[in-house]
Amino acid sequence: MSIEIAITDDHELVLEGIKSMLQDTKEVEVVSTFSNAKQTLKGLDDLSVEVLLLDINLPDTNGIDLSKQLLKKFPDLKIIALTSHDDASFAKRMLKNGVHGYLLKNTDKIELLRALKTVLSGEIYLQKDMSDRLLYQRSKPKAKNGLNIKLTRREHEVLIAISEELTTQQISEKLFISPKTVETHRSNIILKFGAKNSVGIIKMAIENGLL
Amino acid sequence: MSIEIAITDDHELVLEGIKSMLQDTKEVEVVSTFSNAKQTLKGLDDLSVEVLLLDINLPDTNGIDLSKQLLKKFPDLKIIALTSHDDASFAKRMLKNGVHGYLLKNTDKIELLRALKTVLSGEIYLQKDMSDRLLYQRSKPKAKNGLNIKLTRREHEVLIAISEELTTQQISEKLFISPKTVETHRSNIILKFGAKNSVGIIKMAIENGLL
DNA sequence: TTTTATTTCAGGGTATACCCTTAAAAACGC
DNA sequence: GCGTTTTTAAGGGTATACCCTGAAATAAAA
Repeated sequence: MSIEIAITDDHELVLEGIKSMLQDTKEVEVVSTFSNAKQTLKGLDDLSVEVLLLDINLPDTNGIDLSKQLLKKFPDLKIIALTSHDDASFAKRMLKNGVHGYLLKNTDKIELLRALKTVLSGEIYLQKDMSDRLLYQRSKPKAKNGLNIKLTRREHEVLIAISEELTTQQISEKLFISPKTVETHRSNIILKFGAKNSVGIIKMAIENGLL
Repeated sequence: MSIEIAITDDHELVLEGIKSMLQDTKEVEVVSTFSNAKQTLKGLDDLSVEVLLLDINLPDTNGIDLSKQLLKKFPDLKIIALTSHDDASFAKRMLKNGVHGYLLKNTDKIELLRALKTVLSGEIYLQKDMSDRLLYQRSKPKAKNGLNIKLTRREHEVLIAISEELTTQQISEKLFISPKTVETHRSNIILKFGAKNSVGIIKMAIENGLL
């Protein structure tokens, strides 16, 4: 009896790559592949998939929302997030949302199998260096000044609003706070990111998968 | 005698996917794979590779610069750009820089083989819908107001400078023009992109591979 | 050569972003 | 309960971004 898994990725090559990695392994069987969020939500209904390898950067949604929906619909499903960017803080957010594993796309066969077995046993799987970084509580020195970049909940909301091209005034109305408070948050984000202005923090946010 | 190709991609899965697609084809042989720009430049020296499948989003450089360098060093090499984003204007820039083909990562085996044969015959290969869009001279309606997003040389320079978090004053000094001129350019970029401010144009620029 | 697009720059604005400091609630962690 | 972090917000600025109009000098394309 082999493990039945499915893969969601919008790149045919990645699907092909994983299938290729697993084809001569009897322990795992890829029963279905999807290329977007909608397909995945619908397609898993008729299958008895145990693990889903889920690409985070899908065209029609973001990984966090989709994994939330999936876990609500299929509580027993194990999800391993597949991604390109090895950002500890992003991984953390995914794990907080119930995802069972976080795997970089430059993984190899051995690691892939280990990840599958780990999540099936009910444990959380993290790549070696990623778990280290989570433990040491320090993400890669991405900020220019080497400072920790850990945004608070409110700062993150302001960041999102800035990325929506809203003005200070509009953000204050959206979040029901004073414009002065918005300015404080923005200044703090700029400080944390080592940026010079809003353009800088948007670049950082996109690079680090925060948007 | 089969076609000897190499692949550069920082994702093991993609490498594996392409190799898998080509393994039962005698016409093509993958003689080497690389995961970054430096490796590629060095590694191709000792090989007689005819075609390189090159990922555009490498960690240590951008695709345009690398393909320029490669073509300078290996004038007979055929390069097929591999990418995730199907942007006509970006493809156009790549082709202008001497790249021989532009292939999305959600390609399949048949198309991959066709692309390889096409570039080897000295022709340019473009995916079906991409060539259509280039012909019709209209890129996907990505700007919010549906306008064409084609920046002039100078506008592009200003855009880069804005993305470097420079102020109007600093940009004017960098480009040896009046601050007023910089403002004009920025306004025009905002207009063309349908953005509301600099944050908006940076987002657009990143999404469209202009940065 | 004549049209068309690009680059340049100005006056004269208003709105917005950003800086520095200070500080009081509120929520969180232990 | 007590230290810590977060969230809130103020005063009082200066610098910068962005808007509108108009226009001349180049450069490129037809």
